[in-house]
Amino acid sequence: MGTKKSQDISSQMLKGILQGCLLILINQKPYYGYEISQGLSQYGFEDVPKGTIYPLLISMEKKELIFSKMQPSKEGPKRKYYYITDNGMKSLESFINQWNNLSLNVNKLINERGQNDES
Amino acid sequence: MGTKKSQDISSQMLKGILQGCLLILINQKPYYGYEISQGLSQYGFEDVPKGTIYPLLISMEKKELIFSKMQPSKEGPKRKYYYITDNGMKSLESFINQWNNLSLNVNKLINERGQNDES
DNA sequence: TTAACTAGTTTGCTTTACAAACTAGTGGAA
DNA sequence: TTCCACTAGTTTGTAAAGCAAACTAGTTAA
Repeated sequence: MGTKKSQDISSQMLKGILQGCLLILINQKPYYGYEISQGLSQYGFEDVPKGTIYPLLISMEKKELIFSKMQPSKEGPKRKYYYITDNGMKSLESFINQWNNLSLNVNKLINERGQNDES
Repeated sequence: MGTKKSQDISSQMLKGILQGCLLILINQKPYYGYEISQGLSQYGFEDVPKGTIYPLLISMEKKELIFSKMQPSKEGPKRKYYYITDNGMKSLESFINQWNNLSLNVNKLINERGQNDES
C-alpha cells in the first residue's frame, strides 16, 4: 500500500523490458538467479523481487532464450548459472531495436508536451 | 499448447508505459478513445488495439487520473472526450521522471554490452 | 543445535493485454 | 426503406505477468 518510492522504476514500467535487460546481462557473462535478484540495483533496478526474477528466468529457459547449468559454490548451495542461446541472441538484438524505437517515440512525446496548445 | 502465439516484445514493452503516454497526449488536448486507438500510430505505436485502449482509459478514470465528457459529433455517435485531472498531472510528472531514469539505465546496459568480460 | 545466510521453487492473488462479441448512432447507396 | 459501412464505446473471457509469501534445502558459524 503505502510504500511510494518516487524516484524508482515502477513495476509496471518494467514489464517486458526486464526480459531484455536480463538477456543483456546474461550475454555479458553467466549469471545465477540469486545474484541477479540481489545485484540488479547497481543497474538502477531497485528491488526486483525473487518472485519476479526466478519465474521469468524459468520462462525464458522454456522459450530457449537461455539455458542453465548447476554449479557448486564455495559459499552455499549449488547455483543455477544461465547462459544465452542463439535464439536468445536474436531476441536480444530484436529487443534493442524495439527499445530504441520505443525510446525515440516516448522521448518525442515527452519533448512535444505542451507545445501543442492551440486553444 | 495449441495456440502458440509467439508474442513480440513490443506489446510487452508497452505495458505500463502506455498509460504515461496517454497522460501526455490527454494533457496536450482532450482526446476520445476511438481517436487514440486509430491515431496512435503517428506516434510510433503501431496497432494498439481497442481492447487495450478503452479498458485502460476506463481504469485511468477510475483512478481519477482523467475524467470524461460526452460530446456530440457531426460524423457519428457521441464521443467520450477525456481530460486530465490534478492527480493525473502529478502522475504524469512522476511518469516522466521514472521514464528518464529507466531510459538512462537501459541505455547504460545496452552500451556496456560486451565490454564487460571480467572484473 | 540452532540461527543466519545462500539458493531456488511453488502457490495464490491480482492485474493486464487484448481478441472478439456486442450495442448503438450516422450517412450513403441500392 | 432497407441495408451496409463506418464511427464510437462496452463487456467478456482467456492467458499471462508481477510478486509476496511460503516452502525446500545446502552451508557456515556461533
